[in-house]
Amino acid sequence: MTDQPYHHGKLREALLARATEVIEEAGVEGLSLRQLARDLGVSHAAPGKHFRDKQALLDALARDGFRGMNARITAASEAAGGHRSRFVRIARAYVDFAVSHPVLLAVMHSTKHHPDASDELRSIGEDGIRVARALIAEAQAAGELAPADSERLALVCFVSLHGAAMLAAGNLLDGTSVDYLTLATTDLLWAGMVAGMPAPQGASGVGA
Amino acid sequence: MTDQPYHHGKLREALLARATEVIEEAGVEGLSLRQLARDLGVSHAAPGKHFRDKQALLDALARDGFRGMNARITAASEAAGGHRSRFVRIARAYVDFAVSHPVLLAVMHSTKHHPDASDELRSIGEDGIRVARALIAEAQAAGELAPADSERLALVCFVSLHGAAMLAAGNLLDGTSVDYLTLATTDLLWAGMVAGMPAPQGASGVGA
DNA sequence: ACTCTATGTAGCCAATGCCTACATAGTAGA
DNA sequence: TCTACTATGTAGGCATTGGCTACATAGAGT
Repeated sequence: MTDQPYHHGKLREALLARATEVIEEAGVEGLSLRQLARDLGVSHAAPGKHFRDKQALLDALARDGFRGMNARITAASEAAGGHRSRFVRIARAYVDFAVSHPVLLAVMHSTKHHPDASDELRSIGEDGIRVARALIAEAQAAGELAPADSERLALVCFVSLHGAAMLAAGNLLDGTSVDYLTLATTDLLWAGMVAGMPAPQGASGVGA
Repeated sequence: MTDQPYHHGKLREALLARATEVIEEAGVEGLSLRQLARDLGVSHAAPGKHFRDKQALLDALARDGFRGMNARITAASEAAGGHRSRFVRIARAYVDFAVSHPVLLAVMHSTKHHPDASDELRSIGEDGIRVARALIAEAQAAGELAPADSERLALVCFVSLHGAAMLAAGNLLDGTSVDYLTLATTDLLWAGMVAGMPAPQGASGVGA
């Protein structure tokens, strides 16, 4: 090993990279700024020059996470294929990301609702729902789905897939494969959107 | 108040009660065993007599949380009314609980997938899906829903409502009311179950 | 060359979780 | 009643952590 130069040079990137590894191995609780510094062979206060405090590092981690995730989702939505198969692909992209980076996803969402989360962070986090809305509106225009409020439907789809992603990430599905779950979810959602929302059960004024 | 007797008498309960308050106010990160002890006027090591370590306290918190939540869900499922309105009530019970105790819910799910989570804990956590499955099977038998794998449908409903609960709890829905979200979700799910699942990928000539 | 700023170092502090030794209270048995 | 025994609480210690300040070094701009 050559002597470490006084200046690391890419400490910030290195911190984020190593932190990404650590949280997936040991959880957020297992992340220590000092241990991070030791891992990278710098002093315990060095990280403080790049991140005001631990939360700042988590925020940066979350931002990178959202960017990566949104990139995957967008790519999935732009793939060739019918509306429905693209819908399924978007769902898979989301759920797969959740399964691959469960702790990161948790960090992403916990920092997203943190009081001083930047507006950018919030905005990035909503890209997913925008993609879903666009796809649904397109399928409706093509007559493939029953006409309805696409914003509302996108919200529900996003929420449902988020739930699937969270549970899959948390390994809370004993014996249920992730793909089975994803398909079951997209099937039911799509069926609902195809059928539209008939006022059921005789005049239950349920709709708000 | 009278002098504290040497033995607190109900320290365990008091710890859990106070911890429940603290986590909702300051998050899990803000929970400290020593501060907890100070709040209750006991020595800093006293909590250790009731909870092996911090995680043990969180586990106990999670168990109580699941019991309370399942009690509410079960109560909702046993209320009078048609299948669909009971379905909505179950959803509301779940989402309302999530909104009322967002941090507790996060603790519940994080400890649930923890390696040494007790089997009891895992089992309790699955009560919700059981309730949903029973209701769906009942509605199918009554001819109200299209025949299908009720286990699979219950899984999807659970997953979707879980997502709704998580996002509502995380306050990630700018300007969207929790009730709107809950109804939008149950509407779409119910519509899908009424319509049944058309053949995947392609046979889209249904409804619309 | 000289200064200014960015980056990294070294040391300090209070707080935390967990550990061990000890103190006290309530209980059960002789 | 006296005496263990166990449950519960206390006191103190230890390594670790996050965050702070003062200082050292490097590199860029003048």
